Amino acid sequence: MTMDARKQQVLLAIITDFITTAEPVGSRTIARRYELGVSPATIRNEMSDLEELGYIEQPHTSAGRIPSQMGYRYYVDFLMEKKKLSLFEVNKVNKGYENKVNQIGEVISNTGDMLSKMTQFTAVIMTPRIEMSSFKQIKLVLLSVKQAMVIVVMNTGALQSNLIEVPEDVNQVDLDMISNVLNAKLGGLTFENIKATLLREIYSEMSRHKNILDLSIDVIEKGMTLNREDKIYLGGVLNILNQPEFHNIEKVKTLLSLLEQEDMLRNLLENSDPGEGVAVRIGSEMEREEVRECSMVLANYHVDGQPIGTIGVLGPTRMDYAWVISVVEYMTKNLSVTMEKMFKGWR
Amino acid sequence: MTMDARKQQVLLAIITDFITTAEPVGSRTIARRYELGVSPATIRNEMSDLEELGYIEQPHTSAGRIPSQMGYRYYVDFLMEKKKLSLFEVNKVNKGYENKVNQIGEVISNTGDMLSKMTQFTAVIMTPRIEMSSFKQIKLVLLSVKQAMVIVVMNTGALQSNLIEVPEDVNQVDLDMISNVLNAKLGGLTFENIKATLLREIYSEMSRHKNILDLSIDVIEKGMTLNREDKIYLGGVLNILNQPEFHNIEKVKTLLSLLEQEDMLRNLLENSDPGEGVAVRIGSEMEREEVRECSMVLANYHVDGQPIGTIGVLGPTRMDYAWVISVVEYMTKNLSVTMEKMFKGWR
DNA sequence: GTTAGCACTCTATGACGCTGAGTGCTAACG
DNA sequence: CGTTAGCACTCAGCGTCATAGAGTGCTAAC
Repeated sequence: MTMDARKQQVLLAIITDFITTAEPVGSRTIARRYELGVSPATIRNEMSDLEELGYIEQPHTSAGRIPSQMGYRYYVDFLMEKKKLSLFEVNKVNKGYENKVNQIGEVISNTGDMLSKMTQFTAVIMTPRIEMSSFKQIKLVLLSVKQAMVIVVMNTGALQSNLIEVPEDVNQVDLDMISNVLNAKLGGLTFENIKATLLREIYSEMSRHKNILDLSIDVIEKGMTLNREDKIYLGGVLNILNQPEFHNIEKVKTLLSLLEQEDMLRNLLENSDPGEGVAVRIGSEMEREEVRECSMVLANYHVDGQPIGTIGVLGPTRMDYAWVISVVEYMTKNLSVTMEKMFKGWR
Repeated sequence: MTMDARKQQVLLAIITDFITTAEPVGSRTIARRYELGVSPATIRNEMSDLEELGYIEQPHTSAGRIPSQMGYRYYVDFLMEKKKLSLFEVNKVNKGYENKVNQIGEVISNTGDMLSKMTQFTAVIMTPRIEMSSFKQIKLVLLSVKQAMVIVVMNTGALQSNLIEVPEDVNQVDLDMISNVLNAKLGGLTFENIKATLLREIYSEMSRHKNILDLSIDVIEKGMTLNREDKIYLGGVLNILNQPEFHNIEKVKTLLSLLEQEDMLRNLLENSDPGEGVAVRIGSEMEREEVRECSMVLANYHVDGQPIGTIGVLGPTRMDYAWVISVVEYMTKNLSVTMEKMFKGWR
C-alpha cells in the first residue's frame, strides 16, 4: 500500500480541518466539508490506510483522526499551498518599518511584534550575531577619574559599549594610545579570529606602559564577554495561552520556563539552523522535550549575503504552516533589506 | 461587639493556617492545631463574630473561613510577627553581592533573582529613577563619518549611551565644543529642571555654529527620550504558576499580560509608593483590577538618603507576609548599600 | 461564658446510564 | 474490484444521583 492522489486529498482535508478546529476529524466531516465525491465509508478506508502508513493517528477508538508529526511533515513538504500576503498586510508591514530605522533594537522588536501579531503565535528573533562581524573600531573614552567607557563598533554597524574602571593616573592620552594599538591589531578581525597569541602580542606591546597594562587586559576581557551578548527577542509570548493545547498549566509552565532561559532557547535555535530559505521544524525534530508539541518556522536574515541572525515563530504543531511560512518569508526579506540599509548607512 | 485578645488569636490562627494550606480553615482544625484551650464550638462563635466584623469570610455555607482583605490588613498591621533571616540565608544573600559589583544591571538582576528564589513569588525591581539624578557629564564621541555616540553620566553614576547621526562635516572638535556647552548649561540639573527656556538658550548659543545646530537639538531630544528608560526587572515570573490560586488559565493570562506591559506595571508601582520602610499593598489597595487577588510588598532603595528606585515582591494575597516583608527589608538594605558603594566609587 | 450534641447545608466524589460521534466490518451494488 | 449502505460496537463526555465528609449554627446543659 502506498500514497496515492486520493489519500493525499484526504490527508490534506484532515490537516486543514484540524488546524482550524483543533478537534479530531471524522470521516463524515470530511465528506461533508470537502468535496471529494466519495462517501464517508470510502474515506474511512483511506483513513485506515493513512493511519497504517503513519500519517495520522487516533486519540482513542471512537474519535476522529489527528495528523501525526509525520503527517505534518508530509503536508509541509508536499501538500501545502503557500499563501500570499494580502495588500493590506503588506502595507501594514511596510508601515512598521517606516519609523525608527536608526536603532537596531527597535527594528528587531518591531519585527517581533508584527510577527507575533500576524501569526498569533510567539515570535523569536536572535539579534545579529557578533561572531560573524569583525571589529571596525574601538574607542576608549575617559568619563571621570577612575571610569572609562569602551565602545566597540563592528563592521556590521553593531555597537557595544561597556563601562570599565581604570587606574587614577590614566588620562585620555593613554587611552587613545591603547585604542590605537587595539585598532591596529584587531581591526578587521572577528571575535573568533582573536587568538591567544594575538592577545599576548598586544600584551607585550602594552608592557612598555606598565601602569596601563592591566587596563588593556581588562578591555579585551570585556570585549570577549560582550561577545556573548547577542540577545533573543521574544514577542507575543502570551499568545500561546490562547491555544487550546495549552489549557493545561503544566504544559504552559514547561514551555514558558524554556522561553525564560535564554541559553536553552539560543541552543534550540542554533541546533536548528534553517540555512537558506524558510525551514520548518516539527515537534521532536527539535531536540528539546519541552517543545515536542510545538513547531517552529524559521529563517535567517542576511546582510551582504551573510546570515547574521535568525527569526522564527513558535507555536503548537497544529499551526497554519502555509500562512506562517509566508509571513516569516516576507518578514525575513524585509528585515534583511532594512538591516542592510542601516549597515550601509554606517559603513 | 469588638476585637478582643481571643478573637485576635483565632484570626491569627486562621490566617496562619490558610497561608500554608490555601484551604478554608474550620473550627476543628484550629482547635486541633493551635492550642487556644477552647473547644471548636467556642471557636465557631468567635469566627461568627469575626465574620460579622469583616475580617474573614466563607466561600460557601459548609466550608471553613478564609481571611478577607481586611483580615490580611489587620494581620499585617497588628498580629504578624516578623521573621528573621537565618544565618544561612544572610550568607547566601551576601555571596550574591560579592561578584559583579561594577554593573548596575547585574546588581539589579541578581537582587531580583535572589528575591524571587527566597520568596517563591515574583520579584519586581525598578532600576534607578533617572529623574532624581542630575547630569554630571555629557560626552559626544565621533565614531565614523556620520555617526556619533552620546554618553550621559548622571550624578548617581547611572550611565546612558545612544547613537546619533551627524552631518558629514562635523568633526570631533565640533562635538567637543557642543559637549562643553551642554556640560556648562546642564551640569547639575535634573531632567525635570530642564525647561524649554534653557533649551532655547542653548539653541541660541549654538546658532553661532549654524551647521551643527540641528545636531544639538538632536542630542537634547535623545537625552529626553533616554529619560524614560528606567526599566523594570522581573524575576521569577513563573513562580506564580505554582500557586494554587493560579491554576486557572484566565487568571494567569490577565496577570501575565499586566506584567508584560511595562507601562502599566510602572504605573502600578508609582501609584503605591512605599515611602520609608517596607509597605504592603493588599488586593484592591492597588488600583488595577488584574491584581485584586494579589498583594505586593515593596520598599524604596536609597542612595545618599534619596530614594532612587523601588523593589518589591508580587504574590497572591495569601502570601507569607511575615517572611516576605523580612526578605524585602533585608534585600532593600543590602541593595542600598551596594548601590551607594558603586556610586561613591564613581563620583 | 463554654461546650456537647445534633440537625442541617453544601461540596466533592464516584457510580451509573445515556447520547452521539466515530469506527470497522460485511455484504451488496455497479 | 472499487465503492458504499448498513449495522454493531466502542468510548469520551455529560448529566443525574446518591453518598461521604467537612463544616456550620443552634440549643440546651454544664
